[in-house]
Amino acid sequence: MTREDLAEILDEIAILLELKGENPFKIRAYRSGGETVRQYPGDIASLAREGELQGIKGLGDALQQKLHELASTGKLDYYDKLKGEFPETLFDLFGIQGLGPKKIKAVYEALGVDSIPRLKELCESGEIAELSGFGKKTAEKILEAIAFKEENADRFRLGDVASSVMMIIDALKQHPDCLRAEAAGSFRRAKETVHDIDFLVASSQPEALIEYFVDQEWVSRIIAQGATKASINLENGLQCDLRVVSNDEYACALAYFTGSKEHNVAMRGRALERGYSLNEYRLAVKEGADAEAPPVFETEDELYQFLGLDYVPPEMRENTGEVEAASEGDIPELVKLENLRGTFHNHTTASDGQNSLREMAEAAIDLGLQYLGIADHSKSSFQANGLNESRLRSQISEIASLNSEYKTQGQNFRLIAGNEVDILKDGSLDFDDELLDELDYVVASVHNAMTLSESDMTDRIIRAVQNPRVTMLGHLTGRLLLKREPYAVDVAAVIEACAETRTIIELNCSPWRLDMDWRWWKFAKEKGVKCSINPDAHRASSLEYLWFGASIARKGWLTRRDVVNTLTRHEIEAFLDLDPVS
DNA sequence: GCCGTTTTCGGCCCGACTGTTTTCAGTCG
Repeated sequence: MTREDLAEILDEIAILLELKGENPFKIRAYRSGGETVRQYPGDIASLAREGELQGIKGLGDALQQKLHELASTGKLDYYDKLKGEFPETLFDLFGIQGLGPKKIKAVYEALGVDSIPRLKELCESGEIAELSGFGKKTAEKILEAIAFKEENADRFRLGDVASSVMMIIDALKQHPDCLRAEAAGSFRRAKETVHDIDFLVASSQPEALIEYFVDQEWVSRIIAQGATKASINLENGLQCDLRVVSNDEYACALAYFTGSKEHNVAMRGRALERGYSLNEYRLAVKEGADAEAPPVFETEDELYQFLGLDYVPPEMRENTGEVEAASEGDIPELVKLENLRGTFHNHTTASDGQNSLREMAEAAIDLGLQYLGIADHSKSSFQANGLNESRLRSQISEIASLNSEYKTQGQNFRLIAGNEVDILKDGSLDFDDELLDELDYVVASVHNAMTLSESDMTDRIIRAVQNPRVTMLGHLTGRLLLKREPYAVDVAAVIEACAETRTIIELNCSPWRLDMDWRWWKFAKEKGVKCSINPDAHRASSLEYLWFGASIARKGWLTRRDVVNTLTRHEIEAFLDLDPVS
């Protein structure tokens, strides 16, 4: 039993107790118990096995005993009994927006609904609408949510697949016959969601690689297996395709399998104009064409050069003008992860984060950052334990004293005191101007009343950014990838308003959001709007989301000049007009 | 179920929104 296994079982117990309609505080105890297990700084699995969990805050007698039973025997009687009370497929219903434990319990008990297909049937037949507490509108909303889920059923968030991709690449590279290996496809292009992962390997022994690939322990199903390609599913259903080519074919194959399809069409057109045909293996002289024989390309770069193009970074290959730009030498020097010197919009235990101010600062220092902006929630975000005026003021002074400490130690690091201030329904802000003036910077975000009409929502956000104290606009559309659609808002109008008021727009790089969408950044850049790449970290480890942020910024054609958190600490101090640390 | 403790049980995170109701329950953030 690993730490994560233990935590997941506590989480599942919480869900089961919700279904049973148990005391909400008991449910919360299991949930926070799961979180405690995840966060514990030490080998908690061993401690549980040895029965040495005393004194850990959040784990009382009952949870200690259960964790001990789990870790030492691999089973938990209490959990097995609870689980036996409900069919397995019932849990799928929790993935439907608008359905919570009470409604799920109601449809299960009254109508025996235990799966999404059955629920859909009864919504369509009208039976759901007749249940007490339900109605026509509810049934319609459930059907909409099911349709949304079905449309996205076989898609995965970039952040959900990244660690599997790294693991598989590492495994492929370990094979003695593997010369080169990379993930291609939409993952390499950094699409916010992906359908499957395409792996490419260069080898003279394709069958050995294929055999090795399908034989790994993380393979749950072999979909297809041939001499040079294979498809498998991981346990979470993610499909992974492997293609093995010769080393000479690798560059063209990598370009081909990276796509996008539309980019490839443009590339083939470019080749044809010059008398060549381009396929997944090579560039060849077109029949009857009078062109010099192309060399073997060692890298993609050489292929692009041969066709008279600058190298196009994979993230840009969406056929949105990159081939033209490459032919005119106008490919921008895209921002890189290592250009980021700091970041804004991070939470601490003061609101709903999992790590203290000091822990967040230390994690940022470990990543080599020179500054970290703190932006806990404001008072209207009750659910997130948002700070009121006095708690915010005491956080500001806590930040000042930590900064003095770093200065004394000679650290090139500074915490920057901000807040993620709620944009209220009418576009006013959750704190008055006097308090906002005491902050180093302000992130303004929408967290409630997300069902306003497009024009009301647009007016609301524009009114907020018109307050000169607002430094940047947080997660512009509020979308949660594969879970919730963006709210209705005129993005172009908001961008124009930000350009006028010189408000930065956040690229929220939590893998759930990746908001503002990469498709808008080129427009924002043209308007002169700056980007801030922010992880919206609720725990220290989430600062690593910056990796996704840099990828999405690149996808939006952004350079380091477009991104404010590429500024050094001294530059950002000047930019935000910060007082020196005393 | 956890915590703090006036060592035995009361408090624990609140409000908006929606759709169902006819005064409120459920979900979400």
